Amino acid sequence: MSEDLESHKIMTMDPEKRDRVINAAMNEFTKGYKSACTDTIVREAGISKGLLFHYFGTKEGLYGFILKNACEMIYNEYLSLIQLEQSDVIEKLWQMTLLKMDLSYKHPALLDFLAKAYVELQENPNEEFTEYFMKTRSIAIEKALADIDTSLFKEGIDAKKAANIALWTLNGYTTSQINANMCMEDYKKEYERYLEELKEYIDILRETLYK
Amino acid sequence: MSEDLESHKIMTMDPEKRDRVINAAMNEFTKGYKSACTDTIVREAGISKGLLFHYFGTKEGLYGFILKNACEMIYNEYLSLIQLEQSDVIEKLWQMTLLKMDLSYKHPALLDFLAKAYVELQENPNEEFTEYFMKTRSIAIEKALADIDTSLFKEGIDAKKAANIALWTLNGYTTSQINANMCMEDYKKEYERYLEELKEYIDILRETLYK
Amino acid sequence: MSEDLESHKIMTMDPEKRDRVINAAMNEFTKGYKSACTDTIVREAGISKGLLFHYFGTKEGLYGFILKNACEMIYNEYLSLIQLEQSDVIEKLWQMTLLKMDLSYKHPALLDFLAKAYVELQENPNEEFTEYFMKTRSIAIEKALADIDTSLFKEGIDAKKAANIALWTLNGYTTSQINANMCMEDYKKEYERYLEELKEYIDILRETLYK
Amino acid sequence: MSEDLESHKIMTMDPEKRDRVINAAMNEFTKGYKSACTDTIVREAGISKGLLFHYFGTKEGLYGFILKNACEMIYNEYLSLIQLEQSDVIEKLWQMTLLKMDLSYKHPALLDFLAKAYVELQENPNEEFTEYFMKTRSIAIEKALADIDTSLFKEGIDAKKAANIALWTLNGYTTSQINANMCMEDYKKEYERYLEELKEYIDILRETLYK
DNA sequence: TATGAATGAGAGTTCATTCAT
DNA sequence: TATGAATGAACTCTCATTCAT
Repeated sequence: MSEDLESHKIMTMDPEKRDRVINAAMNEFTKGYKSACTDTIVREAGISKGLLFHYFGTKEGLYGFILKNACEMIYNEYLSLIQLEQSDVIEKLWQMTLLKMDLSYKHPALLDFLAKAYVELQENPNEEFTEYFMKTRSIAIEKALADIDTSLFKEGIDAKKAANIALWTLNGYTTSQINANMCMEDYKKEYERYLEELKEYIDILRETLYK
Repeated sequence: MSEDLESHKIMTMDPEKRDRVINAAMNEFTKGYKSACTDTIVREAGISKGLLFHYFGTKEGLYGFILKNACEMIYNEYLSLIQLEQSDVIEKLWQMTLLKMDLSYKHPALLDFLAKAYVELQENPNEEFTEYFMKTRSIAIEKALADIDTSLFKEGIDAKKAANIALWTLNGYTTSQINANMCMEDYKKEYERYLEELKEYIDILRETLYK
Repeated sequence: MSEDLESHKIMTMDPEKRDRVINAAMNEFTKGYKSACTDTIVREAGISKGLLFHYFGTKEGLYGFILKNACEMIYNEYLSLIQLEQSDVIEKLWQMTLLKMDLSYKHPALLDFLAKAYVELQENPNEEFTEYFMKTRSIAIEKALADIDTSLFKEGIDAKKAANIALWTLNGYTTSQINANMCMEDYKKEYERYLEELKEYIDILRETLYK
Repeated sequence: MSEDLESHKIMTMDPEKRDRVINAAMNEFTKGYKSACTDTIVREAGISKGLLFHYFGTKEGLYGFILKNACEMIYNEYLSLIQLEQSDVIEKLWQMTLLKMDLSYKHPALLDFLAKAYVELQENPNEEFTEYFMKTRSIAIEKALADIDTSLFKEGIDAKKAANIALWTLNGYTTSQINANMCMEDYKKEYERYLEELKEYIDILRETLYK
């Protein structure tokens, strides 16, 4: 999954500088591809315009790299950490949510960038990027719903559907909270309350969907 | 809620042509404000560049009109049709989902446009537009969760949270389907299967959350 | 000097409306040819865009008509009133100044328009307009300096030069006053003081240049 | 009076190229702000459109710079050279006229540009530009009429008015000549005759106004 | 005559991309 | 590698002019 990136010209760049470029670019691309401005990126990264294009060729090339890199990050710092052997799907989703919150905290722009990229790739399909992106995305769902213990669910309930309900509920809650507290500071302060409420949803899901 | 629009210069335009402009613009703005190109809009609408700017003054003026118009449409063709008196919240959400599917069918770009507008207004606040937009948006949730019969839910379950689970489940399913079938043709063919599966989710929700 | 104008299409227009067009156009063209906007002219004149172009063909055609008409006005209401037989050149210049002030009062935009036209014709020569314009302009000077009684001047002073000094002094004073009081209201209030001071300059000129 | 200009982005441009831009722009703006076309400016200056806007941001920004620069030039190459201590006002005006002719020769568009700017700022006031402009303009008159030796004038003549007569006469002659010879080549050839005639006017003024 | 909606060439402005240094 | 001045195609917006009614 990573040859592409490892062999990229930019890997010869000073790592500290490279990180500045990647962060600046990911932040800026969170605005959307068209709205992102390469001037802002080089300013934030503290490099020259020429250097950016020396390494990435075009804006699209930069976007592709940032997208692949984001997929890579989400794989390394999220997907690979999911416990496949956990067969209690609600427990697994709970743990995935915690991992995601961690990820959000460490890389504030990452999930927003990927969400935006997802929407834009639907509108402006680019085969190469889309493929890369989708591969990563579908893994998350697959992992969540793989090898689940269907015997935990109440009789007569389709386990796959029940698992989806749990998935969408957790996503729904997370999304609704992000919308409500846009500021990072608030987010940190509210973290405790947030976790607690999330837990209450987990409890309801367990109570209603499980035996 | 509508004087603003009724008194807009464009209301003097031939209705059939006006619709072409509104549709072309809404479609194009679904790409996002920056990415949308007025050349494309006038080409799709079959009018000249000058005429577009004669009626809307600036690209932003056009965007504002399209946004208000979309809010108006969603109010007239969705929000105002929600049965407030329905106290069975799952039933109400089911009906809302049907109404939304209808809306999606009649105005394929409308919901996408508004979703994009929502994201962009958070990033690029414009007081006038935001206010207009939010007024409409919050009504939907309020209507869904207003005056619900909490006695229908199982003992010991927070009714508000349970209603949210139902809401997010229906949204989650809808979103997952839209993602899967991007093409309108497929959508129409799959409509029956889609409704049926949705009904199955409704049944699970009823079974698990209600007494 | 007037066949051109008398035979112009616009002469078939209702005179009251025609005057509105001419005034509106002259006012607007005082801004300069490029800055003048035909939309403003038709709005001020209370006619439609189509009608304006029906009568004048192009903006340039309108400009040409307005210019010729202004020349005509200045001839009829100023140049033709100059007393050729007055051989006391200072007296003649004094009377010309009075006539000019009258003209300014009756047609506030006329002199400004012609001054602007003069500058613009130098930059953007248009043979037809320039010829028309210059013919009128040079007449004023010629008339002022024609048949003057050189015996009135002190010995040893070139009469032509002395007359020029008088001419430029009166023009200089008038111009300096216009710059200082831009507003028409002030102009009217200050009229008395203005005339008196002008008279003082006349007295100095007489005292110093005449025997 | 000059920090504004010294710190302008354009000061980082190659001086030779900068001069081409300034000259091209001043020439073009002599037509008036609206009529001036940035395409012409970049063509004449031999630079690209993008570069012009990189340095000046907007057409108005360019105009402002050119205006301030012109004020600066007229200060450095004209106003600062006027001999304040010269109390013979006619002598002072004569020297000022010579300085002005020099200035006209070195920077043929400068005085025309400023004259046009003066008219346009009255019509379209822009506080920042106007202030800058007026500061420079009023200095010229003040300098001319400051500390003059009134004892030189004939008894019974208001010295201030007499000085104005001299000022307007010299301006009047200069203006009439500029009107007559629009072409630079002619101007050079006629320079001698021009100076001589001007001197004759000076002599008349001295003879008639002074004791 | 009279209208004003409609047109499109032209002007100002932005920004990804190049290239001499 | 690294720079940032320079480019020009693409985009938004304006306004003289036309034409169906």
